[in-house]
Amino acid sequence: MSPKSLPIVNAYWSGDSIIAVSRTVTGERNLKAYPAEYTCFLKAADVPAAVASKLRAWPRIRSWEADGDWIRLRFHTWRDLKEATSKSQYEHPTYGGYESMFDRLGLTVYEADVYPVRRFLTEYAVEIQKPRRCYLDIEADSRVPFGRKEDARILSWAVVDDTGEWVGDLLSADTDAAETALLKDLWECLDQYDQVCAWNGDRYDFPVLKARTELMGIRVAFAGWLWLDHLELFKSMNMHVSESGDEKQSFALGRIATAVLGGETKDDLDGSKTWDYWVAGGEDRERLFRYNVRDADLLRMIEKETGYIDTQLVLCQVCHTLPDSRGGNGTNFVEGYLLKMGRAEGLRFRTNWDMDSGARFEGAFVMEPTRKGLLHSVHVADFSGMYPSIIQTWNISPETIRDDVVLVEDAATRPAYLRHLPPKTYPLPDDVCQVPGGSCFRRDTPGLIPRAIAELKRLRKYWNAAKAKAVPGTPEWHDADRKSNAYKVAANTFYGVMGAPASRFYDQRTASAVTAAGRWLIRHTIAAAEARGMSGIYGDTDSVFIADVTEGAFRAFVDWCNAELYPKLLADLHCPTNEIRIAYEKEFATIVLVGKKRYAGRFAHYKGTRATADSKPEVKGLEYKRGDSAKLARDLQFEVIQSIMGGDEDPASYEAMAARWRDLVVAGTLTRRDFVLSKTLSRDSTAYAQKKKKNGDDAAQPPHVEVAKILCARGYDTGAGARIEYVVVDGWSSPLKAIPVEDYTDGAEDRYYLWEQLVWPATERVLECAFPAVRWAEKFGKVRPKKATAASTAARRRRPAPEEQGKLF
DNA sequence: ACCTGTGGCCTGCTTC
DNA sequence: GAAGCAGGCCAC
Repeated sequence: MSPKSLPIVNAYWSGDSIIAVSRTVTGERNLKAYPAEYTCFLKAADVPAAVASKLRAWPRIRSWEADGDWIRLRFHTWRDLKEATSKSQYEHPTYGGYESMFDRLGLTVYEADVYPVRRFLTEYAVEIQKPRRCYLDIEADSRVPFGRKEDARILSWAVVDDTGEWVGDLLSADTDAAETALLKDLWECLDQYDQVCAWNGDRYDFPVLKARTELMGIRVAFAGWLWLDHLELFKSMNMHVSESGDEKQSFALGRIATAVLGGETKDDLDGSKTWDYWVAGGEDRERLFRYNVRDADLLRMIEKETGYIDTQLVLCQVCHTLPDSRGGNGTNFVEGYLLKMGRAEGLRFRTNWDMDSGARFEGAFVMEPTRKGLLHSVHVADFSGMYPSIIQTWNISPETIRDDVVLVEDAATRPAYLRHLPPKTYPLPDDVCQVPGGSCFRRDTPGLIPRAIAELKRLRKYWNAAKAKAVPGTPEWHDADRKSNAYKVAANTFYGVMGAPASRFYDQRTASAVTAAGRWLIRHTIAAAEARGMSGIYGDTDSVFIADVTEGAFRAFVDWCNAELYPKLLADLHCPTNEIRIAYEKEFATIVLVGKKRYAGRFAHYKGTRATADSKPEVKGLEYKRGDSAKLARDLQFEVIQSIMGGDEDPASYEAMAARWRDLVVAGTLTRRDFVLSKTLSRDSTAYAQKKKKNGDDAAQPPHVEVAKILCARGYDTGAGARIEYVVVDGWSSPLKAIPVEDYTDGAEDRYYLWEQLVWPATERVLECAFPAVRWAEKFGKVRPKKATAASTAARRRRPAPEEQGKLF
């Protein structure tokens, strides 16, 4: 390999070549072929001479070459490599299972499953260039149901680039010849670009484009472009940023564009009638086209506002991964980073053809709140980058683990049932550090993962400094900001990847050591606070919520933890370094602590900066934050939270508020968006397990799945990831009855169900906890008249008699 | 060419 | 009405 860097925008596997795509100085697309390598590694020391000569003569092996401590084996084809190294070739003589040829020889092969493109990216000094990016949207024949989307003729396309320039075309006639011409124009246009972004592209635009192109007999190297689903990327980066559930209810482009861009809204053309617009011709057809161009342009504006695609690009550049839909995937980019690092250091990693599902391991400590309800002056401290800093501090890495050291408590503290066993190694050996409740790790040689994290943190610091020097909002500032963020994301992902069975770096012992250390740190911190007269009232993973302390005393406590407590504790465990830091993050002037992972609070200060009267409350876990709650539920809950945070602690106010909302929900004027529910299918609508009831009937599936089955029959997209919107029309029967939102007609909703199940409980829990003296459930929980059928109550709602209205409650 | 992790709350369905 | 399970989404 040449040490000279190899700038590329893309690379793909074609035949027996890897095609590296780059751009010449004049902007021409430049393709260069490199031989695809079907490679695996053996540890040289593992291979006896006799076996070596036998292997070298094996016709499937193309070459055999020494590479440091390793032997690099190249096969003729990917299939040869896979067959020789995966466990499916030979039935094991004694225990029935299967084994590979190398298993038979008693040899372990390394990195055999590394995909040829990844091999290329690892072995060559590739540098991912900024791709020429465009935003694509296509409109296809709306008469064809989603399930057969590949059969839909493409009616128009639009491509927009970052400068706002756009190109597009309309189908001239309903013929294959016209569609072929349309598509050829599109591909000619795409040739100027490397990365194609489309909203929901992986589920719609890309497969449709591919299928239509093939059907029309146009030959295109589809892999030559980086296909990026902008929607999926947006979700992965935006979900935890969203304030309220409103932003999570729908990911339709128009809705997201409105949320992100404010006033900018999508054209109000009915996307399910594209064919009608096209066939009508004239102005209607032009309108379809404008709508198409507008959608593509919305992607550009969303990216301009969020910079998510640019952020992903930086992450990919750091991790030597291609910036397409898969590029931002955790296992993928961590693998890209570590394989590269391993190659530079002469380390090769295990083969991971068959990823067996690993056992679950114990995770974080979540403390049951010792006080619930309306509290004041609660201070929160949290560990900065807890898991990465633990990995560094204990030198946690698959190759640094010392499983031979098993520590057993000393005789005095050992539980009685273990006293008959001899302690294995105690005290702690000098060359080892210990994770209490976890494994031991060597302390002499820094591990691969800790070094990777150290490097990523160093770079993050560098870009943070660059950001601080730049003028906020300038391109330099955004660039530094994205780089800093990308390094943080990368560092934080290592823990998850170590715990992921699908990853070749999976090692449950290391992942569970990380969480064990976390549990131990947070417990020690809370105990130390309590020992100093404070009250630990809650904590989750890396945070502690402390009451009965002043701001100054708490700040002093946090400083003491960093200066004295952790250094001492960690030295006792022989940690080679100490990266553990806790920070005083905020004080809640008021907090309603409803339960684990559910609270709402008003800041007194955040990192020392005083909150102002109009500072928004921080809400966690409550229905307000959820995209699958009813809008009315979110609105009422938020009104209550706002009011409590505003200082109104008089229960009577909330009784009035509850009564007002109850009347609105049961008998007021509402629109469907107030009560429509929206849930994602986690799998295809047909793939949910169909249980049988005891009497042999099919059991009902969850409401959104039942609705999805109806939509599926109508030809809608009900695959995994599809969002199902529905309205409950009868919540009294079991199972309840729900209809697709498109079937909704005024008055069909079950208002009693809406109040009793969807809206009130969410707020009741908050009020119950803030004002326990009031009998909330009794006062407001029940609105459905006894023995009323949904039909009769619906009838009454349409023409409510005044005396009946009065008697409802 | 599916694939970062665990803890936790809440809802709906069925059974007891 | 409680218990057990599946499913979804959220906190870290």
